Amino acid sequence: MQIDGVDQRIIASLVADARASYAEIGARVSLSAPAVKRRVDRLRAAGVIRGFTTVIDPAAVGWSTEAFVELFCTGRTTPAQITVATRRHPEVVAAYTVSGEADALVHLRAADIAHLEQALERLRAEPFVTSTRSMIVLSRLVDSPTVVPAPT
Amino acid sequence: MQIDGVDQRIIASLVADARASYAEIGARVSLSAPAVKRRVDRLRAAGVIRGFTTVIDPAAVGWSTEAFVELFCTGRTTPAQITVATRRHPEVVAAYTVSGEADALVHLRAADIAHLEQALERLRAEPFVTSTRSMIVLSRLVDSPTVVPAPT
DNA sequence: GCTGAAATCAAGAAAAC
DNA sequence: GTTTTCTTGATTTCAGC
Repeated sequence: MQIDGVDQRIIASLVADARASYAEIGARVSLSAPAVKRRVDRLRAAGVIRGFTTVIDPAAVGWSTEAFVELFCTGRTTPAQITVATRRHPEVVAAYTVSGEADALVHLRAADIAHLEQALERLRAEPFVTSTRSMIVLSRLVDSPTVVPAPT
Repeated sequence: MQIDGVDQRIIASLVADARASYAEIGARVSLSAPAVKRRVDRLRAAGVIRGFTTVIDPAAVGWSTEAFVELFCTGRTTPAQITVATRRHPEVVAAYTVSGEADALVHLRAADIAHLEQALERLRAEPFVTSTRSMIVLSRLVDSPTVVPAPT
């Protein structure tokens, strides 16, 4: 799909504030509110905009312990296997296949260390996991929403 | 701040769809629209709700190459130093101090491998960085928004 | 404290152009 | 793309639990 500079500026506005009104966004990009709505509808239909969500303070809802776990898997493990296995665990925030020593990197979030340990044990019990290496998050230094490069 | 089960269900609704109307959320949690708005305002003021954002398909916007980089730093490096250094680079999506071998973990997003390499070189040029270990993301398997535990 | 109801005002949706 | 119109939701005020 074709995205022009105006679309990128609309996206940047929505990333900064998903509840901004169409008129408000229109004022920023020099467009009328209906024109903005049509572009947003088009971007949603095309899958560029996947949805609108809310940024929560993880500590406030109780799950404040995070870790990144490198997974080392058996030779014949497929990404699909890792996907279905990790999706089963509610503590998995994100998972990626990666280059380097490890086969996958899993981002975990749990209530506390005990909960994290329990989630990790469940992960390690997956049949294709040969070993893991964990990095427990001590503090979050930077956390930006999706980067939207400036229109050129 | 005190968060009850109704607050958690409101938060869950807003994480699922930040543009849901107060009446719509109210129907889910059995509350009137003004009551929902008052709770949302309170949660925002308390910092539990940090903001509303939009989930973008990173590929559509052009920055589709990702990597996780472990930073190994000199002995006297403070988290604050890492914070200011990583914030300077627009490619840094997130950064954490971690336990384990590495001192910090940096999540990078760039347009392509060349761009990623360039960002990595800039990171490695920071005076406190002694070495790095990179994991380039091959594919994203799981990507969930902030977990909101179910009210008990 | 909290809530719901009603009135006012702004925003969204769908025409016409 | 804009402007107009109509409908819907947001927001304030006020009274009741």
